[in-house]
Amino acid sequence: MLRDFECTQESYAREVLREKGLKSTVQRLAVVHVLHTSRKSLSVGEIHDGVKDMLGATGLATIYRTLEMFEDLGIVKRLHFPGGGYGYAFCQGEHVHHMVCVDCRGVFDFPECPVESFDYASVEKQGFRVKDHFVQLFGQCVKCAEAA
Amino acid sequence: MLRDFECTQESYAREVLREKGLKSTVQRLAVVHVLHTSRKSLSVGEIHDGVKDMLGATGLATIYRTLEMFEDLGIVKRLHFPGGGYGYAFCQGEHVHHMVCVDCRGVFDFPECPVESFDYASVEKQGFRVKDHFVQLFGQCVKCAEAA
DNA sequence: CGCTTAATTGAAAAATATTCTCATTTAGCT
DNA sequence: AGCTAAATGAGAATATTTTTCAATTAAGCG
Repeated sequence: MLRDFECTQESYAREVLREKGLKSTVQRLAVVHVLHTSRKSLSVGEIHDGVKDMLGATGLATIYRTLEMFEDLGIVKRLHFPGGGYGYAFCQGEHVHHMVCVDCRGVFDFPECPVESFDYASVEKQGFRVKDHFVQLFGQCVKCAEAA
Repeated sequence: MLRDFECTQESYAREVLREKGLKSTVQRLAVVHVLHTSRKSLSVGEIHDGVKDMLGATGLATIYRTLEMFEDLGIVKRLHFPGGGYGYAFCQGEHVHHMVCVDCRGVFDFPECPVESFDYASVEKQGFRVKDHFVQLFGQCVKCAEAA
């Protein structure tokens, strides 16, 4: 049951929490740690398991609460999979997109925004005002490509 | 209880189903009709309600089964909302992206693909092979902008 | 440090959502 | 009209998510 896990990502989360006047609880930092070290998109259950490995018994509700809050804070991003279902990935900074390996669910940052430079003229002509976007790329990572 | 609802979209669905050797049941066509006429993203429950209005008692499981199948067939697309939750939208053709009005959940087609022309070189250099993408725009439609 | 207080957690119940099962029905052929 | 595999309905079984509230804890302060 690991308890000493402070690193850049945890400090980052601490900082964001403090700015908002929220508490940096062990549970919250453990969620960051689990997500960050896995470098994969994890389901709520997997995150719960990971946190339990670190801290022992932990309420599932806390995990749900933490993830919802982290998503609002931009610490975490909810990703969706082709066959349905979703997972969370650690995410430092608001505007990062992700590539997800469909085999291992590994998550890779994609800092350039493919949509940013796009000209919405044709759409906005219809009166629709674009305010935000969600972009997620699917594919295969090196390891899984080699394994196949 | 409306039963006579054949139009372009239903014919399209019929065609896709027939090609795959699947049956065009009243329930399936009703799902198409409900989704298409609403022009909004609807939850499973809303679709179920809509179908019940047309056909009377209908099993919820059928709605789930139909939506899953329709998504595979590209007749329908599952869209996700910022606060969590999702809905389905009618979708003629495989590669169409959508804009969703965050106020009314209205869905608007976005035929040009903002990602299509993007150069993945920087990513693929890392060995990740991009195979597909999910793009969804959020914003406000004319009606909701005027109402605000 | 030890106190204080508001925020957070845990545990279990409640509420929702989704999937499964299997007897009955129906669409799509002849 | 009759045949047959596919599809449906109804409800049970699961799974997932949210709520509740008493107990715990982080953070600021002296």
